[in-house]
Amino acid sequence: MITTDFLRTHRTPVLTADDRSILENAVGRTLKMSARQIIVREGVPLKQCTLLLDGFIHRFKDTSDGRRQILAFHVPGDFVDLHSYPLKHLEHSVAASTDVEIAIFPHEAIRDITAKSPTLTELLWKSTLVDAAINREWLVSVGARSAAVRIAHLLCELQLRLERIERADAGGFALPMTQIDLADAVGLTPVHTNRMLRELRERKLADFREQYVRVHDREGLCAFADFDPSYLYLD
Amino acid sequence: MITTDFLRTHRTPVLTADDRSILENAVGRTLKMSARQIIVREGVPLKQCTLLLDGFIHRFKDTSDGRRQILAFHVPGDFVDLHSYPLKHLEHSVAASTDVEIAIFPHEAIRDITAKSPTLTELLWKSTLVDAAINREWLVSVGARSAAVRIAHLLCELQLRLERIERADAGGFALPMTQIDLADAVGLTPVHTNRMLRELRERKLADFREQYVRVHDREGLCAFADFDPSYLYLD
DNA sequence: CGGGCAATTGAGCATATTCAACCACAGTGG
DNA sequence: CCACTGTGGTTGAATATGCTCAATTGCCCG
Repeated sequence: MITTDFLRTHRTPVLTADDRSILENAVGRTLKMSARQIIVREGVPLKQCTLLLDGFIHRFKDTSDGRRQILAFHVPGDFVDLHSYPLKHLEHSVAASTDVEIAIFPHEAIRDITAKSPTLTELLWKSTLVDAAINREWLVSVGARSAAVRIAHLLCELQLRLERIERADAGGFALPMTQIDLADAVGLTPVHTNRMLRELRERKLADFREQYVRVHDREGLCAFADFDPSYLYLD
Repeated sequence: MITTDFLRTHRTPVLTADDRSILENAVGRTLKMSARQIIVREGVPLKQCTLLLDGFIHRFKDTSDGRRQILAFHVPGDFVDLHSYPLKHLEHSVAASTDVEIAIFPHEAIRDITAKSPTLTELLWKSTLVDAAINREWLVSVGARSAAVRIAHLLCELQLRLERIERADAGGFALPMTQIDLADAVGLTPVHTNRMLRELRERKLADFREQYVRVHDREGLCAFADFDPSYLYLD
């Protein structure tokens, strides 16, 4: 099923068979895109939403002086631009981090869902709000946590989000991005990000090498990161 | 009308008289609270939402090492915790910055709205997403803009948001908070915030004194702040 | 009058940035 | 086949930005 990972990620409310099929039937088509392609461009009117099926996607915004802030990393099961349904266009861009497979949900299909099923409507709404909660947690990280802690926190988050969809095990997970991407996400320079990764390695907490995060001491990492997963609303 | 400022803030979609009255009738009761009172405590199950009618409210989260990150400032017309309807509880707290007047919308009343009016449902959903867009813009500020620019950006945002509800004029606006609050919002220490405010004053852009922001050179301030208001979705 | 809070300033320090160099590796073209 | 090029990772040294600590002022309020 197209929506399997989405339902793994959001375990509540539990859906009836009816609702599950309404959701599944809202899928327009699926397609593949290659790494670094822009999926949604800032400001462009949208008529569809995108569910990520496989690969990684990130959302970002550039400032006038040439810096880039990554706003979100998306894993399979995430709607990457569901907020375009009420908002009609986005104030940031969305791009494929890796080669990806995505499913398209036309806005009309979403409108249909809202007409047919209050439960599904609430679930979709909720998913956009969990996304916002992650935005806020990143704001806390960048605004109030030190460089090393910030990075550790992000690794904890990704580990948990990937576990839900069975893309991680206790030992670690594939993270197909560069230190530059990581740096743009946590608001640091690539050079400093590199040094902080070394610190995490030297503390024997985690190790990011060859697109793979090896978590050596999960409890220690979470403690070091000041990590409290309640913002992910796993329930 | 209770919802006047909310409708001023969100000009689209334009509502029918029917929808306007459905929304207005969803109000349970209004009440006053005094400055610094906690309105919503992190993690507590919620059965109602809060619309701010008068005064200022902020949302915040504390880290384990005692730092506080302010996540949002709310002005009259903002729902401060509408996201509690789909999420059931919040991962952060909400507090009155000043003496405030608020209106309570029971979750049942919101559910009623979603049953009766798709247009209103979408409007409410949209309002939670504009809130999220502001979170993201703050993330860009804290992650990618320098201290002085960050503060200037926040002032530009507040000016615009307050103008929509006729709480600001071209010369400036009342901002009833301390430099400490400002510092916690932009991820700086109060000391450094103070110095950056001095810089804005010396550049003859804006001046924050006695709970009032005087904007001396609005165009210059916006330019200095790298301010693009599209994230507010004013339309 | 005294106590507490906010604003302000100075001095020294810590954290993160910038600039620069170097290595490894993959892809490209001669 | 091998030089050439571009990208990402790594490290060092100098610099800048923002933090900490400390002290002073003004003001409101009990």
